[in-house]
Amino acid sequence: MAQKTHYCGKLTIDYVNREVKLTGWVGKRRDHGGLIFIDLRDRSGQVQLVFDQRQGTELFTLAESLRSEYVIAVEGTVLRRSEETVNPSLPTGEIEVRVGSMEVLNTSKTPPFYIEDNINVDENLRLRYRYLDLRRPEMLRRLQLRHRAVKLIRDYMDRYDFLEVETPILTRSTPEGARDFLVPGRQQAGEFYALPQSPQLFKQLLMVSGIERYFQVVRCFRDEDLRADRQPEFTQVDIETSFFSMDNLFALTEGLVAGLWKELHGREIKRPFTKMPYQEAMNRYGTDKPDVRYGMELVGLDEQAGKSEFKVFKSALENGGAVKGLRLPGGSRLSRKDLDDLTLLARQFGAKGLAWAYVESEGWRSPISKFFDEAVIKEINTKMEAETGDVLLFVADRWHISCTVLGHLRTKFAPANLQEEPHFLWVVDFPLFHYNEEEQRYDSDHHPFTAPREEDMPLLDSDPLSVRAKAYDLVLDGVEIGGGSMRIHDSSTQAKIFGLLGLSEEEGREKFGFLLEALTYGAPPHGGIALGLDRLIALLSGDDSIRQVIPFPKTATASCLMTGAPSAVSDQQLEELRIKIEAKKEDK
RNA sequence: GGAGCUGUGGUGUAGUUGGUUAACAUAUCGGCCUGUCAAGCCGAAGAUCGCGGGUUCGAGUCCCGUCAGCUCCGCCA
Repeated sequence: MAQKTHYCGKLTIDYVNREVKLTGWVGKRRDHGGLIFIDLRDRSGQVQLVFDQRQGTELFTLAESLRSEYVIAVEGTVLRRSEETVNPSLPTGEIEVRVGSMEVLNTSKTPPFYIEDNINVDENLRLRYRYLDLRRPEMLRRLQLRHRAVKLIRDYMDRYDFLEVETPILTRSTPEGARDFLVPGRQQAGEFYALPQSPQLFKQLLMVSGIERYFQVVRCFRDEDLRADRQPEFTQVDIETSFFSMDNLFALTEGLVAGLWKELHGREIKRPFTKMPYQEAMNRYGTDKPDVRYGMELVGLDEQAGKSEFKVFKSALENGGAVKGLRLPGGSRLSRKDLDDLTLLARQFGAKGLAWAYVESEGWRSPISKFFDEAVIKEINTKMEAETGDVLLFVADRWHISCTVLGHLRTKFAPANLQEEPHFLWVVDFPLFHYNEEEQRYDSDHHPFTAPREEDMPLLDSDPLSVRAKAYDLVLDGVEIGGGSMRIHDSSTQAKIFGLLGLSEEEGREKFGFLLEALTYGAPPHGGIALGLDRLIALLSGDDSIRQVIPFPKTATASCLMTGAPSAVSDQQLEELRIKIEAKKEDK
């Protein structure tokens, strides 16, 4: 049978009386004895086929044999449905196709779940039979959304003279950052390639090459534990520019993202996006990716805590820490048990404990109220805008912990019905370093190629932890959707940073020598950003997990239920690579 | 590495304080049926209750272990 002439879902009243050839899959079948209705589905949607016994028994017998997911090709006539048989809930509901001839191209086993939207099936099954899952219209729509987003991105970047350049997938393992996926080399048996965590070094080298404006829609790999918004392989929209100021880059990114939301979500996004320093984000929201759609901001209580007799608070302050408070409006509905559970939760987030107080008309009902003068309690109530019926939570610890613990608790008590208007936010002025307690040294907060702010350069020697970086994250309603920085473009500053990170000159040369060398050959000032494409698509489609917008995702244990990857390999393969597998350690 | 939740016909669920034959819906198969679109009516088949061990006269149910999926903490420059 010849190629199809039309897509099922595109047939409308305009095609009445036309002869059409259609191909697709058998969906629902309604067999009335002498009359059979078939919903024929293809990529575009579905249309109702009609088989009438009175029009010939041979075709009708064939129609009776049709089952779910059989693949068929039909020729027939588009007919207007009579008024009372119109189905207003279908785009093709005003017409149907009276079939004149049919070929069964393939049969099908009964699928393990329904091929329709809004199914409630174990994700196990969907992943094992992902090719069937992707037949469902809602999954197809996600693939289409993703396609359109990527096309918009490529068109936008092209319009601004950006060049898409491919970078290696087999590359070199570098220290720092996430755990690498390693690929054993055969020609250099015993040595390994790494899959890129991002094309970071290559895109900087492309700037040295004079590309000036680079982008790539690129797969990245990180061998870390998974989450709803983290897969071991994921896609970034990777961007790097030369001679761009931070503001240039922000404007470019905002235009890109706002364009996606306008075209794919029908929403005008106000620009420029708000900017918030990291310190402020932490102090007010207890996270570097704040959801600013609701208040419940953290309150700094160092001054008031200092006036108390509560040892926990005082010693936290004496050790240079901070006391922070979070007000739970109407928290009095929480039981003592609820607060105990919250305390456990706070411990999981790293706090040593959680102090709390029920706000009542006479004062606080709290195990710690005895350590506070009435005046101080009043002061705290005022500062936290506490009202009778609230519960106040306090954490006293190192500043970072006090903030993040309450930040986590804040999100737990987020209002249920948050407005849908998206709030994009730049978080800026990240610290260049943080202190790695385990290894007793500084670590890059972003990555080791991030430029410090010029005015903070002198602090590199005196107080490295207070040096601010030219680094930024793009945040949407509590989700980090991208991040980047301006890079160091002179080799002496880069060598200095490596030094502070505890990389000896030799190690720096060994691991990154090619970059240091490149920086000596006229490297332009440059910087960039990477956006998490999977997260962007999930936000656009309203999904909680990026698995929904990745055609073939991995499970929480990083395995693929369809292919069974990862899997054992043959002894011969291992021998070629000179790899020996150690027996699993038995518990003794 | 850690915590929590889930696992019962193909699928989604129910299953009481441990007690006879594991229930319901849907899908599947067969019959009837010419205007359905969640088609309808009648009938049939379909489960070693994730897996292993234990307690018990007796385990889907209680205990221990284990596997898988999901969510979170740690981790993710």
